[in-house]
Amino acid sequence: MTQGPRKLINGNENEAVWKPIKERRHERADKKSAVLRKAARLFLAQGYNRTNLNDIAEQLNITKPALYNYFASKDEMLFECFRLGHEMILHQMAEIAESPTSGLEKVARFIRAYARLMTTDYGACMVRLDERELPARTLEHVRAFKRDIDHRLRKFVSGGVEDGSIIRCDVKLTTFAIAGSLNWIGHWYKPKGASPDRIGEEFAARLIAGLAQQQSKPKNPTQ
Amino acid sequence: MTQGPRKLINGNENEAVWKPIKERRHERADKKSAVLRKAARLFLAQGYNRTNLNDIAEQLNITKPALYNYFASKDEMLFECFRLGHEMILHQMAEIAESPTSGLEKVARFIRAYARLMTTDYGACMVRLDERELPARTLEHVRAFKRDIDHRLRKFVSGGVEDGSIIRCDVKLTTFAIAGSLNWIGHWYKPKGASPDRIGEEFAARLIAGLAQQQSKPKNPTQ
Amino acid sequence: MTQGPRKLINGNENEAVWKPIKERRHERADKKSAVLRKAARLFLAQGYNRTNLNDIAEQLNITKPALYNYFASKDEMLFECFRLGHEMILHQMAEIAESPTSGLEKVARFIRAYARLMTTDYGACMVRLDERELPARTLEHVRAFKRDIDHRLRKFVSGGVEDGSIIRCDVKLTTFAIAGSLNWIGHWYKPKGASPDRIGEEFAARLIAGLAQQQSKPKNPTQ
Amino acid sequence: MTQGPRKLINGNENEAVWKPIKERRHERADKKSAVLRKAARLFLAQGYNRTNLNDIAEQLNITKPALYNYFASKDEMLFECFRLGHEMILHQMAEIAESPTSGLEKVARFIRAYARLMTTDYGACMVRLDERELPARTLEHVRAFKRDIDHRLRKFVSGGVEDGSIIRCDVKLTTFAIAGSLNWIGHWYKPKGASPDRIGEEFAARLIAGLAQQQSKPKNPTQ
DNA sequence: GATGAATGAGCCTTCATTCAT
DNA sequence: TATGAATGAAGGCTCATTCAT
Repeated sequence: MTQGPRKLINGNENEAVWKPIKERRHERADKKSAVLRKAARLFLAQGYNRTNLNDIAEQLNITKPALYNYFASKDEMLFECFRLGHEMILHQMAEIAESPTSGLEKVARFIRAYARLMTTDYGACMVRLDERELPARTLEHVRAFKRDIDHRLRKFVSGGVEDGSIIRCDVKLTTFAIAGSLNWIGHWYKPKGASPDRIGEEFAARLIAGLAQQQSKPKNPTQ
Repeated sequence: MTQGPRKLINGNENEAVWKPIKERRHERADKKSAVLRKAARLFLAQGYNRTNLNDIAEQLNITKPALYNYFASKDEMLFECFRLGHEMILHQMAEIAESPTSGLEKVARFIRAYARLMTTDYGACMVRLDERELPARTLEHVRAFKRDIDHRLRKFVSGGVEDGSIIRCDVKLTTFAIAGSLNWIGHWYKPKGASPDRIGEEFAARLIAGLAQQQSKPKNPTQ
Repeated sequence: MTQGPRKLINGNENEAVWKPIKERRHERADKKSAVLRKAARLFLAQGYNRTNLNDIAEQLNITKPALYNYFASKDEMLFECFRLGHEMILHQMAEIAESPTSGLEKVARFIRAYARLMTTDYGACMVRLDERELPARTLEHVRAFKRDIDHRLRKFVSGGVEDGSIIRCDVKLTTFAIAGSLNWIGHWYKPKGASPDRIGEEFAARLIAGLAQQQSKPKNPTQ
Repeated sequence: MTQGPRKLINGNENEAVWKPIKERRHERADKKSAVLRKAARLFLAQGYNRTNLNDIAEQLNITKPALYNYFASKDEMLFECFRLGHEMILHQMAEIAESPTSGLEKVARFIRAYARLMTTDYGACMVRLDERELPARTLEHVRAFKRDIDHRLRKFVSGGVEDGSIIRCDVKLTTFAIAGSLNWIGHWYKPKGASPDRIGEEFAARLIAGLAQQQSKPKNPTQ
């Protein structure tokens, strides 16, 4: 609170003006991250509505209004969860898209990557939290995030159909089938069960089987 | 409400003394159903929390406290949504379980049936509403509902592994993969898109492909 | 609130850094007391049910939810009224119990003390508010408070019977007779009538007369 | 309401007009009494506020709106409880007032009579229910009832002081002391404890002792 | 940056009472 | 007379957010 005076007493003026500012920026970013992660975990554990700002603040050993130093509102925290989740997924999908492989292989890689993401906090937030809690403006952003992911996955699939690695199928429904399997991971995954990689492999095996062209289908299409 | 005409058509004036009582019972049951269906739809459309009793009452042209003639509390409505959803699913699964078919075929039938259910109000409620809104007592019931469904599906799968119609696989993960695909339908289904039956067929085709033993696998495993 | 002036008078500007914290604590305790006293008075004046939190808040120039900074619920306020009343009574009875006097004298002292307490807010709360408004948990506490007081008074009476200062009588009924007279004060007392001390003397005189052994009974035992 | 027609159709005109009317009047009065007694007991057992009309109706095997055939409102029931209580007390006091006895004896008789009344439903209602639940109009009536009783008792006491049977004392406080003891009975009396008569005797003995002039005071002043 | 205190808005629920039948 | 259904009014409580310090 009245740290100013104390700093004058204890501090070294040079450090007080320069270093701390950088440090503070780091500290500030770290704290913001800590707040968000705590929020994300509580949102997942209890639901967004049943998590109040006091819950979050208490677990961070600060008080409710202190949260407003880092986020302008509760729904901004929620939006950030979605944004980070989307960012992670997007990053993986972009990488896969650029790889010079068949559509089937892209889908397989996506499954493995996305399965792993579903076992992370922000990944799970993307599929378990309800964007309708957001105000109109940010709501639209999140919906765009989700459409974006969906479209990209559809592109993998339709690319596979075109390059012959994937059977002719209803791209939209197929995409939904894959996405549903994967999203569900966010609901049931628990650290003490099967490992994220294990889950990714198994899901890739199961889901790819229904897509691969017979002739090109190895016994285990994910190897 | 518009019973008058119907009474004139069907009714016998002599029965007038008795019938009203029966009719009232029907009316009451009908009204309760109407309340619940409206509640379910609003819960799905806006989320449970963002739906207040006024919303429900207004759309029914009654006032908020009138709802308490039919349900003791808001969360009782929510529980009933889950209960009806579970009831429908259970009914289908029981029928499938009794059929003298291979495990693979049971899974295929389940996929078609469950896909259809996901396109109904109470079916979607089962997977889209959050049971954690419920008080402890009924929360446990709903969790038991969900475990029950999960166990039954696992039995279909493990039965198929045992009878040789399904490849050796991680039963738990496989069940999750199937359930996830299907549950997701409740989130994206819209009446103007693909028909429930169409969805069921496509999903059966895709999901079964990864399970069927090669030799026994026809081109379209669900025929 | 009007601490400003007082601070100017009493305070030392140097202490300003520390004192506010202490002062705030005091303020907080003071405010809590003020809330409770206002609540107690309204409960007495209008009855617990007919007093709503708005009534209390308005008279304190705050808003209804601000009350929740000090009490977790309306019934917690009620319980505190009972608790403080009990505390005051208990304190007096404990002191009397320790005094090296006859049972009769203890009863006489109790009458005077209790009569005075009945003319205070929390004292009157003990006998005029209905503990059945409380939830099960705290209800039992209050009933224990009341049983406690009753038992202690019975002990004074039975002690007097044993030490010969009080005639043989039905201890239970006698205790009820005394307690009833005294409790009733809480219902009729008004500041502009007889003074608390006056009431205590008169009641002691009247009530003791029926208890004292003849030989030891002065004409007016309270003079 | 629109029974007229049906009566014309089904009824026998003679019976319908004469006998049933008397019978119905009796029935009606009986039912009204039953309603009131049930209400009184619930008011005492749970408090007026916590007793809702459903509670009363249920215990009578009728429905809530049926109560409105007998009483215009809930507070009319409450008022009737007070009125009956007052009536009973008044009746006894009037009888005592007319008896050619000393003031002391009148007080003694009053104590015995009132103690008994406190063990009855409507007697207890007089002292345990809160007249402030009533609307302004009837509230004033009940307050008048209570003042009336108070005045009459004061008259007994002051009469006794004048006729020399009672010591000089503060008539008002003395009356309060007696009334308080007696009213309290309504709060603690239970059928399985001391009998009403027993209580009356004991209370008369205790309370009279402090009033009787020494010379005229027999060992047991109430004989 | 951080805090204690306060607020406004909103929501579920209760209940006496009314009304058509 | 009696009932099922509905209503208006009110009350306790929660919580994100603001503000002075």
